[in-house]
Amino acid sequence: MKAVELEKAYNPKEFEDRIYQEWKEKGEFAPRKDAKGEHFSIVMPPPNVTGILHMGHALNNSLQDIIIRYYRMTGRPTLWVPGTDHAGIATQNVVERELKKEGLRRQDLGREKFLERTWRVKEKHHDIIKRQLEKMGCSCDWDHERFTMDEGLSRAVREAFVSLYEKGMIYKGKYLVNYCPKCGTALSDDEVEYENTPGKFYHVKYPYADGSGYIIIATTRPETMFGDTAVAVNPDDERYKDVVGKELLLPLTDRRIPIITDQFVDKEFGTGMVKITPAHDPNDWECGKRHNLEVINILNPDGTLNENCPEKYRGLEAVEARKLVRDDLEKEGYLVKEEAYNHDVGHCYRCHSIIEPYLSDQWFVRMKDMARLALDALKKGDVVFYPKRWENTYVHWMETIKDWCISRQLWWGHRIPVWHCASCGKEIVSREDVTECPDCKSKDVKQEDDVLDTWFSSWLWPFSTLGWPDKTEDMEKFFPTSTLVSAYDIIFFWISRMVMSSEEFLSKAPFKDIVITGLVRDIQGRKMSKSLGNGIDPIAVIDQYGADAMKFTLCYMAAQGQDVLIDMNSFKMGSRFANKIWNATRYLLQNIEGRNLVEIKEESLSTFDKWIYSQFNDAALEIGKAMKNYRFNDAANAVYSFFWNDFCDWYIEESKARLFSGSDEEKDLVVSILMDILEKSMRLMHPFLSFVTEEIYQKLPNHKGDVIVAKYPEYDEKYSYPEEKKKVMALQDVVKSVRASRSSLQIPPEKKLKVVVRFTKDFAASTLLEEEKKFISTLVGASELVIDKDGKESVEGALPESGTGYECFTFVRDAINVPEEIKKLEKEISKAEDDLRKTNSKLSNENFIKNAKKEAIEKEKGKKAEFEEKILKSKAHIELLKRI
RNA sequence: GGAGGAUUAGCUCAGCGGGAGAGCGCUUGCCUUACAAGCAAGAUGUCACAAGUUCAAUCCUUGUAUCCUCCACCA
Repeated sequence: MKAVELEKAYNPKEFEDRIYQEWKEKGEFAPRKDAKGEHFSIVMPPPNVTGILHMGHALNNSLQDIIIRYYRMTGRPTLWVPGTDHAGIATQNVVERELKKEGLRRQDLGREKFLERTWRVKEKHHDIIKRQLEKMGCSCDWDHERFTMDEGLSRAVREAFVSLYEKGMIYKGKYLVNYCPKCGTALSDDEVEYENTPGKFYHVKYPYADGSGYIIIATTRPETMFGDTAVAVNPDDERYKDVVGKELLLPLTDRRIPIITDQFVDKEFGTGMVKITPAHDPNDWECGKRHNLEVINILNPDGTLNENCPEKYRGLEAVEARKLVRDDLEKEGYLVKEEAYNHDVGHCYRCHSIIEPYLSDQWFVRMKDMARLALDALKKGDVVFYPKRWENTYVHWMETIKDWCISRQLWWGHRIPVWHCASCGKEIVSREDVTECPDCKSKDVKQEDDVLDTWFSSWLWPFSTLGWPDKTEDMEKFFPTSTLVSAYDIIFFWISRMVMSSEEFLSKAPFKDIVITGLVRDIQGRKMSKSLGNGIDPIAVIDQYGADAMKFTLCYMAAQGQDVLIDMNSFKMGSRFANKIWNATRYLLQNIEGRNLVEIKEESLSTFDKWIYSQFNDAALEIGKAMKNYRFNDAANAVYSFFWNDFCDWYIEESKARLFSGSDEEKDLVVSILMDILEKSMRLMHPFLSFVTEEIYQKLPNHKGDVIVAKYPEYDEKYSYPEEKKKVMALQDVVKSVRASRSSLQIPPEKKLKVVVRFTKDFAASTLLEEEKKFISTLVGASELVIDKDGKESVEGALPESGTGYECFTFVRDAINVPEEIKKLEKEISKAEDDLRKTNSKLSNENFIKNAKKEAIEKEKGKKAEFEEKILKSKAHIELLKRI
């Protein structure tokens, strides 16, 4: 074979983009035709087309990529569906912000022009997102890419809407909804974020209409008083028993309102008297319905006070109006007092403005029945959360579910498929566009202006992307999907609703395993956000360290749904590992010059050969288990320690002796084994470090095809060599302890010492090659290394060390610092005596002997013997030292 | 008010009923026929606190403290 030259430095930029293009061109991401077994499919949580991907996306997609690559390599039919979400409010906001800079409003453009422009913005962002996913190395099938507003998905949305409507599960009505004046639209309850905000608690006099005095109410929002239609007290409140039914004169107006009773009033809170504003407070709204109160809306859609308020306040925003009302109340002597008061105020999750409860016509979906289906799916085990604790969150949400407000007063989105006939007033709900009234045949039909909540398309994602409502081949082959990977912040918005829709429309759970990842935070544990400026751009990470480094690092840190705290330096970890892989390969490929690959027969394997195969086998087993349980950090750990600690630090080092001084035959065998392990390692590591393993794989003399579709290594009993494993572990301990002794005794490396090793009986049978002995000998700096099989070698005057499976003796007499060594030994003795005391107390404990597992007792006895021996030996050693 | 999580080396975090771990950082020595982005050795821990269960607790139970997240309520 010819040597293969690798670039001196690991430089991912050289090959990452190129390899991605090659994979794409070869169609490696598409489901394989020769795949066998149960399908494995994932739908990518669609990123919003508003922005660029952040670290959270990087984590999420890295894990999905690892999973899908792993299953692809196991030979199962796999599909990873990518796509993007139109993100109604967010995207519309982006475009409106742009317009604002040009001094325009969306109304100036008109619906059609505005949408054209939004599509262009969508295209732009979509392209950026796609490029980012490609840079990360995501092996999703781009031929299956979908967008929540593309034709097929729009059809799915209509199908879902109409079908729910026909079942009576969609209704329209005037309701008090969360309304964002800035975005100009209603929001669902889940889209409101409550924040503790400093405010004032105003105590205000409301005089009796008959002039006989006044009562005092307490409020944080005096400006809403123009919408008051009653004042309520608790029916059991003795203080106000006599005033119930009396009329009050609403200050600053000439309206009269009654005093009523309602259970919801808390006697202890404030003055025990509450102003009731049905149009602007959810509790008051309910109360108003109970008492048939008049509902007075005092706000315009833009959040300013409307014509139902006295003229001087009209057109003011709530916060400004509040100040003015407060001043006026004070001027007129109604304001009793005001106190500082912090309370939770709802904010828009998109633009962060204060949410107003607002009375308007909206569409709703009845959720109770679907929630029951979704709960059953969990109970039956059709969906399983990893980690399990998120099931509580899911259950709680399902059990306390409220109807879902699905209409949004936006232009960007799926327009509600409902038409109204101007002639006969018929409401037409249709899967197809309507141009004529089916009843009166009038052409004067008009579609609803509002669009649907973005999540109304996202909740269909696992099947709409596969072609539903049609019975497609993809649905047949890949539905239900296997695993969903998502962060915990959208369990309500998205995950729960997908289970509901899938159960409702397909009577099946949309996926089996739900993997909940943590959030990516900065090193201080803060959420990454634009305003803090603490975000890390995945592309910047890739530029600096490479996509493999990013993916591996995230995987290594993604433990059990815990939040991931990182900064730019964190990625050095993955980068160093990729570099290590590169350099190990570079070295190995330099040394295949003139060698031949030969058949590797079991009988010709040495102790270290068997050991490395065994370690590889263990790693494959460990990774398989970890992947099955979505324990990504465990998998990454297994990969890392196998390749670096076992293969590089021990096996390659050991092989050098054989590689540089053996016979041609021996050299061929060693190279063959090295290449075999290297080739297998690339397959083992490919899901975690995809680019560097592919780049290397292509250069290996024994590679077949592309590693991306190569067979994933599996645990194989035949490669399990427990004896050799124990033996090499013992040797490693010998090396460590001799080195440690040398170090603590300050014996310089160039000072060669004789070392005698005795294995305990278990390993006496298997022999070490001369080269293996030579290797160990070099590591410990031995002038002579004696493997003392029958214990006949004299160890008189040597420093004894012992550990599991071995004893070793180092002849250190010449180079030793006696007093210090004695001190050290005395310390060891006292520690061993402590340990022995503990062990003895256990062994003399009747209960322990009675109840403990046999192995535990045996182990304890072993420990006792070990400690006793240690003490004896150390004492003997001290004696020895004293004689020197 | 309800639920959940966290508390382990200087930092970021794994582990989890029977002898305290990784990465980074730190100290020391090494350019050992790939890798100084490396190799080797080393130091640092009442595993938050208290009680209980157990033959045995960092791990299980209960309580306490501190921090975080979510949900609900808030005139």
